[in-house]
Amino acid sequence: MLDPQLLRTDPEAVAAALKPRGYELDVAAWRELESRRKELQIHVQELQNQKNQSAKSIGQAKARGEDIQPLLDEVRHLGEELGRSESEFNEVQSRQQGWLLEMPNLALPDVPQGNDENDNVEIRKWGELPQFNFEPRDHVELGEVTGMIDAQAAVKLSGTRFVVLKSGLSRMHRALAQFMLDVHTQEHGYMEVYLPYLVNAATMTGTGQLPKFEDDAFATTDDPPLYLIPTAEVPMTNLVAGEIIDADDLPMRFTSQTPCFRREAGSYGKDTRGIIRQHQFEKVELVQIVRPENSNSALDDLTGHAESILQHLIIPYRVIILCTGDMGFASARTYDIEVWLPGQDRYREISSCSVCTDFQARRMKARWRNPESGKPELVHTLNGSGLAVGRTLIAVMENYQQQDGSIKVPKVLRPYMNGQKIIR
RNA sequence: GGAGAGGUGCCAGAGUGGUCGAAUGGGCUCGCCUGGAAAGUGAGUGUACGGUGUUGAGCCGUACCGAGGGUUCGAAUCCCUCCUUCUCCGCCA
Repeated sequence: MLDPQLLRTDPEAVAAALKPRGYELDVAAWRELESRRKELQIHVQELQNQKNQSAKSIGQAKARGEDIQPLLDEVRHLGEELGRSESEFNEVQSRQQGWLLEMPNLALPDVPQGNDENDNVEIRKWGELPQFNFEPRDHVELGEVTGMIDAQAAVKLSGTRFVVLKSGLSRMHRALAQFMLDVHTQEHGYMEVYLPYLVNAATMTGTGQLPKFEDDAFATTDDPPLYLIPTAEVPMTNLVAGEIIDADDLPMRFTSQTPCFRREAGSYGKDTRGIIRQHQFEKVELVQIVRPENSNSALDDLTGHAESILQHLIIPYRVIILCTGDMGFASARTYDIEVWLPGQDRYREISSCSVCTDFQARRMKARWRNPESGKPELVHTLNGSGLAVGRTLIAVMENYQQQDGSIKVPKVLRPYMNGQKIIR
């Protein structure tokens, strides 16, 4: 959520900043709603004050044993008027709140302006592209050749955009997640957490999935419903919702492996081949809660932590910065890590690392006590995939494939696979 | 799922309709005392929002005692619904 104060004092500036993000703010309408709110709030508070005053004098009169009937007559009309004004005020306020909840975060100044992914800018590249003396297969073919990806079974069980992995591939999938968690906890100072996969609406609202993106999430039929997490970012960031954190406890670094559930509404026909885009996938997520002044460097750190996984695995990748039009709702700056897939002869997204400034913190009421002011102030939150396990598995398959379709096991994974060197 | 008991400020814990933002104790902050410290002692110590303002000192007001609704001139206190914690029973990994 944006700072309502800022929207109050300078809506034009907010509108201008929101425009490159593809959000048109109707400044005139906002202004009108805002002045209505102000008017009503003053009125309501004035009536409440009158109510309190007269209630007090009635109490005093009664204590003195006086006749309170005349006083009662005096305030009779107050309740009615107050009720009317209050409900009008609440209505205006909730409209304003609803509006605020659907406005995206402001991009930081250094984010490139643009409309879509074509305007993203490459920052750096790492690794050497693998050379094959045969035509490399993509992961779908490799899965078929080895029989370790069973798409048919998944369709039978659930439908499209699900997968069944078998044998060595399933094991490598597990090994990858374990390996990532170990790196982040042992080398980068993250605390591993185990999290709920079903969360309530408040939690989904805190990180920005609700109310605007309700259609993207799976929900239970309970009343009220619970939502299947689309990423561990949701429960993990909300760990600090409503908290006032000790300055000494910052920064906080959390990591967790969870399944992620996404309806992928609006991506019909996109990535239908293979297991790039699934309704369910595993991800190791990184979350940081930091002091505002540290959030920029924290994003560089966090992105580096995610990159280190691919460096350990020795798989080439590049880092790009997303332009204003391609960024996620809550993000103020996003770096995507794209991994090299020889079977597709291109880079594909494997991680997305974002700093959300105080956008999520304001929604969640996540604060820290700033020793300088002595007051609670909003924290900054960051999140990033470290990494998407399914896509990392694809990257290993395609980069480590051999002519017969078998796949070499990267050295760092072997300890997690009982020393196994090849899966086939 | 059934029965019972709770949810109050940083913590503990009073408060069963009126002057309660809330006693008391602890903690914390600042000061006194001390050579220094302990003990003792004095004062202070929530959040959000609105108004005003010499604009981030202050002053005035509103809301908040798990959440939401209701009764009342007036609710932390009464009623209803929900959430949640604990104990016992059932069930279960």
